[in-house]
Amino acid sequence: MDHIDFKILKILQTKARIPNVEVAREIGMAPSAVLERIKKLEAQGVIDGYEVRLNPDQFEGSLIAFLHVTLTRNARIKETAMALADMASIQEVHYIAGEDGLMLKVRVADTSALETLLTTRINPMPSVARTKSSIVLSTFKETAKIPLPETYHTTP
Amino acid sequence: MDHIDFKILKILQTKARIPNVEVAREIGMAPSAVLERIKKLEAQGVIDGYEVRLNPDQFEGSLIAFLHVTLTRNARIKETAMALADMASIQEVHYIAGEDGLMLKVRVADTSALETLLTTRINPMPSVARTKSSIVLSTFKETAKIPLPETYHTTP
DNA sequence: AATGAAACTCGCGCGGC
DNA sequence: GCCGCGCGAGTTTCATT
Repeated sequence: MDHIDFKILKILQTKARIPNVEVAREIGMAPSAVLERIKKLEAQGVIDGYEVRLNPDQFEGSLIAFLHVTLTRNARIKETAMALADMASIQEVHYIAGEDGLMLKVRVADTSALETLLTTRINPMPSVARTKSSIVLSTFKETAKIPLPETYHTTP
Repeated sequence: MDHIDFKILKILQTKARIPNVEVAREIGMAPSAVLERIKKLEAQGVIDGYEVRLNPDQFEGSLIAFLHVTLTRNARIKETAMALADMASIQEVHYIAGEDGLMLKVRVADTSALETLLTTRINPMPSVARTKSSIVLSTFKETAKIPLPETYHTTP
């Protein structure tokens, strides 16, 4: 992976659906060479897939909340985390250092949908001791972009 | 926006870079009709763009942390949030209800990079009273997918 | 709004450098 | 590893219903 690969990834990170030839034009290479690199990045698992970015406030998912889930002393962490991961309105499940807890990011229609999620699905779980909700009033930035370095020095 | 649009969005949400004809095949319509709908969704702002999903542990961004930033009594919230949003390693900036605080999601190389970010950039800000870091040990789920309803009833 | 056909553009494999 | 060429496949426009 060299600095040309990073150029390609930077382009794809903002507009992933543009044709291959346009990527090639932007970095000044032949389309076939660019295609070769992209295929390689996909095979290596550097590129995990392509997603459409939807505008959240056009859907029933305008309320974001972060939930701090405290687990019981003898909780089965992995099972609990995976059960939570199966729920569509839970976008993120992270295990947090030092607090025996999970951090969840959820996206629901409104506070009543959040209440339903908490009381009927999360709180009843045996491994869940308690939850603390932080409700988002406004979002200033929300991206999954991974910052890529300007220059990349090859490590052989 | 009808149920056909939702079908299209569901397909694009998992694999955005597939050819148009394949989308058309999957929902049983002519390619030109699908294209027309996609263009319309883009124009309406329902589709915000297309992104590549990169594998984080192949980059210098394998450490995720959630930072709870407590603001000072007379803080300029918007200015502070926007200044934080400008930093590449900060992926999310949310204003949280009830605690005069911001919730940040950051993605950095390691704990020392996090330390640098905190001590040189975040903590010195005049509106920042204190920060509390929650470091992620493992991630079970991390997606930006917005759950779409199976059936959609047109609201005229 | 969906369709089918036509014109155009791109994806992608191959041979050569 | 990059380029150029070529054919099959996909994209896009447009007249038609």
